[in-house]
Amino acid sequence: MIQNVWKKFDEIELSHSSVHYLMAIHTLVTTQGYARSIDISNYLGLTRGSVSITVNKLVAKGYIIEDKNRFFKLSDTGKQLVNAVLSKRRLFERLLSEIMLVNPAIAEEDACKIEHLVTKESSAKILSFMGFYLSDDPKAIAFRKAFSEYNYNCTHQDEHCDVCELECYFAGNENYFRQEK
Amino acid sequence: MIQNVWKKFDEIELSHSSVHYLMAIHTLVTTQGYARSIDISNYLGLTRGSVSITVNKLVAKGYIIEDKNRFFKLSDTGKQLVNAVLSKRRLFERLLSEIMLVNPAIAEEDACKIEHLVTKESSAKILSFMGFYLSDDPKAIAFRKAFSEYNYNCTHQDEHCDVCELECYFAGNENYFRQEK
DNA sequence: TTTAATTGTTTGATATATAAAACAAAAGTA
DNA sequence: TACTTTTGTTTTATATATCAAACAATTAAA
Repeated sequence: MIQNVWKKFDEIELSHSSVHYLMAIHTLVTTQGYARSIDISNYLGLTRGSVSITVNKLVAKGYIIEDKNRFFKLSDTGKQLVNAVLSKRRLFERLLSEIMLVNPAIAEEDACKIEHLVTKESSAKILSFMGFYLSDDPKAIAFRKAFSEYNYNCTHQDEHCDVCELECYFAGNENYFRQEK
Repeated sequence: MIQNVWKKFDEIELSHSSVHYLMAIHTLVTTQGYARSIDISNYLGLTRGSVSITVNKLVAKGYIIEDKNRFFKLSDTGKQLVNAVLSKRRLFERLLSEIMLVNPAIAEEDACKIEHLVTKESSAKILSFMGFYLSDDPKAIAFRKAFSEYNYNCTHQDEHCDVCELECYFAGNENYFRQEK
């Protein structure tokens, strides 16, 4: 089972790199109204040559549309993909920063690394959880308040830990749990 | 900012692939007591040639130690890396399955895809959250009970959504939120 | 011990993603 | 229009990760 799951990493529809070409076009079109090859190069910090090759492949694959003046925009497929990735990024960023209380910069970084890898199933469940967690339900309000006053401390010596199973990767790293306020 | 974060994906200490060679050795040594090149090939489903090349690189980099009979084991560095990755995998698997109520098979799959990418910072905060969430604190107990009876429904038409910001990737996918019991 | 099977390495090939540099085409300027 | 700059493409090269097949070495079996 697990032996085979890790390869799925590479079976993702598009590579991490290609997804970011699409994201770049989305951002450029949204912010400056258009996206030429050179704009993508500058935005992603890649050479014109590299961008030319990859963008043309993505045009061939139907994710990007090129007009007669060589301006690019996303196809419907491309838009769908970008919307999915952006939704997941936003979701994870908020999960980490607003609920887990991770430093926002780290939350953003981690969300960006995993955004295109996480399934829709997990994402939807997280959305559902957040829906309740952030709601006005008294149980949610009470929990949030209690958690904000809580400080986990995994000394994790001999006694059993509620959360970990094996040797604790975090033992002796109490500072990692502290909430900077 | 974000433009540059995505490249960090490739700045991870070892590639996803290499990490899994180390994980394979860990598993093989743990379960059958030793790990030869052929065992790694069989376990990962790769050819002997590919394994030979990559394992020798990882030996050169100091993650793996080879004895005179060509049996492999992890160096201390290798063990540390594997422990970190396993801890994160376990953590995410539990976060998704036990807290977000994601189907366990999907939780495992997603955890396996992101295990080596997530920072220690985020992981520690998740551990902290889980420590409280799964505790005997009455607020936690009350929340868990209430959430297990909750069913999110993102109709997300015109009105504002508590959770999403832009166009909802999940709108019209109510079935994704349903908890199979 | 000689042969056969298994295991490990090397080589040649493919695919992706990149850079650098040469080249071509388009756009802007004098 | 002619020249210059900018933009895009192509080519050559590098790095990773893989396979298949040839080859070598080790191990097991007859």
